Amino acid sequence: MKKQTNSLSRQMPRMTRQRQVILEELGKVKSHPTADEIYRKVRRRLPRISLGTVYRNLEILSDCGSISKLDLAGRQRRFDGDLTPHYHVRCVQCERVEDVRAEPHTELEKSLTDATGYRIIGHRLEFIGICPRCQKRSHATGRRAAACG
Amino acid sequence: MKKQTNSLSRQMPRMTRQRQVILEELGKVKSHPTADEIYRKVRRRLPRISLGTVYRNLEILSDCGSISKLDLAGRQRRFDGDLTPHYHVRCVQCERVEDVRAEPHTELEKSLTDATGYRIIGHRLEFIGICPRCQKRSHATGRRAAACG
DNA sequence: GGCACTATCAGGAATAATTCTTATTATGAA
DNA sequence: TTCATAATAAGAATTATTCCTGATAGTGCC
Repeated sequence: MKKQTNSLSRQMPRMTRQRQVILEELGKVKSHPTADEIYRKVRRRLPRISLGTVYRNLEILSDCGSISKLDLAGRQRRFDGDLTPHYHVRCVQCERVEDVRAEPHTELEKSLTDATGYRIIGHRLEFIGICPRCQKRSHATGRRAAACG
Repeated sequence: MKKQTNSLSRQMPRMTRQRQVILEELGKVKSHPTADEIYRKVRRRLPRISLGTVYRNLEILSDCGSISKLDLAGRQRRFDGDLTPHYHVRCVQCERVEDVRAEPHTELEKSLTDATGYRIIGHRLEFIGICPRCQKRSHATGRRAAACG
């Protein structure tokens, strides 16, 4: 048993001020902030909060289904207050992550069980691109090329 | 300028013994090993090699296009000796990553530029499932549910 | 209100993956 | 061989995250 075993949803426990503020701040943004970004936002209202508390509460809120913990590429975990299923675009230059509204392409999963032997339970589709802001900033700068992991 | 600026491919520099062995070991496997897994393999042939050397050379080999650095979900970076474009399946239980042979669904990218304002340069499609081995191991154990980041 | 019980907190230490630094060694050209 | 340069091993530093500890605060019961 390597981890604590709260695999699936738990009851929402006591709603503390810290928890409340984290939830509110996450609800305010359309972006998909990292724990650290949330920490910085929340600290404006609760200057004594610690980063550990932010991590713990994001974990708890995610476990009880109030927010979702994104499992995207990239070093840092990101969190999302929007629980409806959707895809994401990531800007290769500034690392910004935004939503893509599109109906899930469940048909992609169809033939895979046969092809791979895996029991397929989902998929993750992430687009890679350059956001409008970065397109403007770097006209001739010409950065990196595509990725298709 | 936050990083060294070897953005796009560089010339393949001197092929050292260490570099050679790393490349060979990566070519031998069909899996997508982490730097540490490669380190353990390579160390059987070059016991004095350091993990830093493995990281540095994986970076170099990836920069000059000899291997590809995968940008998948999950904490650890993975590397792939197979340069042909393909998708991946990840087992939620054992974290194994395997190939999915399928023609790239470039049609997914079509309408996105209009919808998002991003200049789309690629996409990443990752399937999530339970590998045959883990399916056997855990019949009634019933672990985690789907993810769709 | 006072008390026990527990969840949560802040702060900081611990861990894991990766990158960087430094002194040393190998390589190849002149 | 000599020299300049590139690459190495080892370990320190960094980054993101998790864990630990002692203090604090909320809750129900008297």
